[in-house]
Amino acid sequence: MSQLPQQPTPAPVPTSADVARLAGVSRATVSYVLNNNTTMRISEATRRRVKEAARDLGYVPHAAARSLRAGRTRTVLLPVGAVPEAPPHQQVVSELQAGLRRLDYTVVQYGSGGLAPDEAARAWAELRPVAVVVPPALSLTPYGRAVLTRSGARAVITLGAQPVDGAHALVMDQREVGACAVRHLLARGCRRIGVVAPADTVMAPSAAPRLEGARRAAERAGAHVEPLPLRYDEDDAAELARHWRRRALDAVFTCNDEYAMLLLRAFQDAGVEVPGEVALVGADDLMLGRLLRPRLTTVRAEIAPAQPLAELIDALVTRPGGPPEHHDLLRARVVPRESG
Amino acid sequence: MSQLPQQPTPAPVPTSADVARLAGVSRATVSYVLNNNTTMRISEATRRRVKEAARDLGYVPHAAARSLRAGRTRTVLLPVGAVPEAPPHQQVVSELQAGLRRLDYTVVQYGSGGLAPDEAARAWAELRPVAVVVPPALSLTPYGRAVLTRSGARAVITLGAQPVDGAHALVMDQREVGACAVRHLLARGCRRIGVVAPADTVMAPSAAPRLEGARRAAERAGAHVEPLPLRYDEDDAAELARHWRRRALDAVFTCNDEYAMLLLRAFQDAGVEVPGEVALVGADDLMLGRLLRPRLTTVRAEIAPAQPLAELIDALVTRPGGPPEHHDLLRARVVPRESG
DNA sequence: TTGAAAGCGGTACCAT
DNA sequence: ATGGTACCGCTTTCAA
Repeated sequence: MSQLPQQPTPAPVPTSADVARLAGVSRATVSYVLNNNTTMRISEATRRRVKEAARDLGYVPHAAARSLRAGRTRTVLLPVGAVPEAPPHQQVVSELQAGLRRLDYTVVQYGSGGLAPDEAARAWAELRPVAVVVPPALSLTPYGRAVLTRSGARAVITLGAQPVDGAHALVMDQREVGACAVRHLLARGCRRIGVVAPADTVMAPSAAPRLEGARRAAERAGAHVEPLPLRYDEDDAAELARHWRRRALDAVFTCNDEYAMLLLRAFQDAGVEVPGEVALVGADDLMLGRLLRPRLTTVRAEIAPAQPLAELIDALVTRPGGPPEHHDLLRARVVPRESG
Repeated sequence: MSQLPQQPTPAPVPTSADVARLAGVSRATVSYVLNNNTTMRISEATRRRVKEAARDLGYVPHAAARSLRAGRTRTVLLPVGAVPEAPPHQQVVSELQAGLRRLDYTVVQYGSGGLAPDEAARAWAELRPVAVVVPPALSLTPYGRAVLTRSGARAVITLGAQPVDGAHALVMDQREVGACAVRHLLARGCRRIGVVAPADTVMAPSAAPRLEGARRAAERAGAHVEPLPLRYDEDDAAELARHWRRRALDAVFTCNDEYAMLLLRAFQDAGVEVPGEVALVGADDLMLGRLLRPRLTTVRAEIAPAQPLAELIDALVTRPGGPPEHHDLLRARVVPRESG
């Protein structure tokens, strides 16, 4: 079609007025037709003319103008931080997106890396979202919550481990994963448990709470938990394995199966026997755990389906009010195999 | 603060008019002050009063109103499909986001799963983005490109393997990964090469082009490529390994290191020797490849840094025109280890 | 059945 | 130095 190189003055963007002019009707009529507004009766002939004109011009309505006029949006904002979230969260986002789309919301992920929490909240509020879902890696202050509410957000939801004053919380508490692993190891008689906490940025968001959960579960039973910082790096793992015996630990929980594999390999190279000398438990139930020898015992975090979450958001939007609710989206379960 | 349960009539969202009233000035003055507009000279006292009023009211400007007035946005739209993109793309997105933020663009990821390509393009156009970056998994038709351009998008960029008529293309051609693997295997004397192409949805986006690239490279050399469909599943891998010898292949390229691990384990359980009987090459250079025995030879896809991409977008936005450019973002390189 | 016009919130021109 | 006001594109009464 338009083979011409772009003009220095680009063709103006067609508006509903242009459509009206081309179809020989008023802007009001254009609006009625294109929105299938049934309260007004428009003749079939006019309908056709308007639609044709819109198509010919390549007319697309201006979302900002529309929502400005309407006084509200159907935008659900999902801020995203600089580093990607843990996989279970990704899955929630993906399902949530689909569920909200079905309910006719517009889901927008908004890059907010590098902003201070309150700045970020203001930036989100500028978009006048009807709901905001804050991921675990980003923080929302009570002030931020207030700004969003005052700017018209009918649902403010956090997905982190700890709820924010006044916001609804859908807790994905990764601490339960660590706690679950430790309880399993305690049941098997382990008393001195190392927890591999990656220093890595990518893994950090889920690792820190998992370590925390492990620690608390151990404390409650009077057992010992020792944090083992480890880079995702063969040399670092070999180093850890080399001086293993002097730590006198009888079990390790790695916050992730991939770290478990790394450590398992290092143990094997160093002659430390798994599970004989040390029990090993990973997390996330990745396929690779099944392929290792010994097969890897792991903790699987199961996420509640996100469709109800989408419906909760919709309910909050249509009927706001009621006290903040807290739900737990995550349930942890041990998948026992051979390593521990 | 507002401990009261939400009123049936929620407090109205404060506007610049409210700020003006509270500060005892006009809306114009409010605008000047809050935008640090230097062309107008505003007394320091007034400035302070306005800022204070804005803070007290929790005023946040309305992005839609602003861009409506301005006639343009600084929104760069990154549509996202239903299934997540391959990791290298994720990285590009993440860097791109940071780069564009530095250039003062607003990056918005817009969930577009389940829409037909042309519908999707219209939905994108409604947001009047100044630039659109279409990921590999989504398709853009020439019509879609035209709609976006007509609605004011100054840069339309595709990241897929094949360029779209009239759009700028930043090619991330995964075919090169497959071709690279095959060339390596050919150089080592292999002539009958199996290519594991996951039936899985998650891996499919990058796997299909990788298979395609492998095929073409083999054809050129008169070698044979045999696609090996494989689910990410131990039983399926065992099945493949059990009847391995009758296929008489001397090499396998798996479109991903994880599949390579799966297959390697199956080979070992079935007594097929790697690399003695069959050479094995993976892709993506995951850490686990280094941990396998034999260590996994792999193809690493290196992505050009995204900062220049952000700058390209900025250049296209500020000075549109010029013919569509094509850049290649991906370079593949073999990391030779022990498996093939 | 259709059209004229007000107004959503913010910006920028032109007065004062 | 500040205020009045037109206008961006769209929807929605109200009148014809």
